Amino acid sequence: MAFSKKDQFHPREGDLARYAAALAHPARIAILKTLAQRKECVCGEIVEILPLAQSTVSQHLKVLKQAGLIQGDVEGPRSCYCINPGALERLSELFHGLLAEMPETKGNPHGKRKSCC
Amino acid sequence: MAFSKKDQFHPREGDLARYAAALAHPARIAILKTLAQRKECVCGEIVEILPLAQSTVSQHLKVLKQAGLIQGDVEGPRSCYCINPGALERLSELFHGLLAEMPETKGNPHGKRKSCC
DNA sequence: TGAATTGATCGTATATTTACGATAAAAGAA
DNA sequence: TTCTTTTATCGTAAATATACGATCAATTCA
Repeated sequence: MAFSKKDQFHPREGDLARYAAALAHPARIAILKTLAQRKECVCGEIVEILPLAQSTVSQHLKVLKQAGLIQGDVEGPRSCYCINPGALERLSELFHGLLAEMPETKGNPHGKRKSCC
Repeated sequence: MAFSKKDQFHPREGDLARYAAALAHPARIAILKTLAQRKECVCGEIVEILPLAQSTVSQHLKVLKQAGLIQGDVEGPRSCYCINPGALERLSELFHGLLAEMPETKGNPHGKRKSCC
């Protein structure tokens, strides 16, 4: 891949794709759920919950932070993370914008169409 | 990465992560929108719209198909793709399940918190 | 039949992601 | 000050993703 072409699309598609990439690993979804559940949101707690090494968890936290979905504060020797509700709202907005363009599904719930054309 | 640990999480998190991975490239979002807009859904049309080579578009279509978000039928010499509404519904369900666990955002719209803890 | 069209797949190059251990940096405790 | 705790970062290895041209297989057209 000489160079990426991700910039050559509409900004909304790029933004949604970036959020989607941040959610594209179950560990990061688990981190978001953990941050939502707990008031305490210290990195070490997440490390205990997930089946991953500390450095790997730190890397996932960085991905979520760079996507804007979480933010982190230094609290003495430890780092305290929390969800950024504004980003989730923006993500929700982008996702619903996509869904709104999709075909109705009421007539064929949970099933695939027989054919396309 | 000696081996992936994606399987060591809850199935719902794995499923949502897989859908998110399929949406994690703006080209694939553009493809979904195109399929939604047009009745005709032939591969060649998508190639004309996107700034990508035919083989690359075919690769993206394969990713979307393997994620279940689209399906494809052979139509003579061409391939006709369409959206799979059932998968979109499942994705929507999983995403809303995640959102439902997230903190309320009404009090702080579009803004970041001052701090976490 | 032979030529053209269509799209999947192969091969390849490069970039990014995932995972870990080791280490460094910062702050608190002794 | 020194030791401990905590977490980010570095280095590394392997896997996966992205992009392209070339080619192959299937079908249609002449």
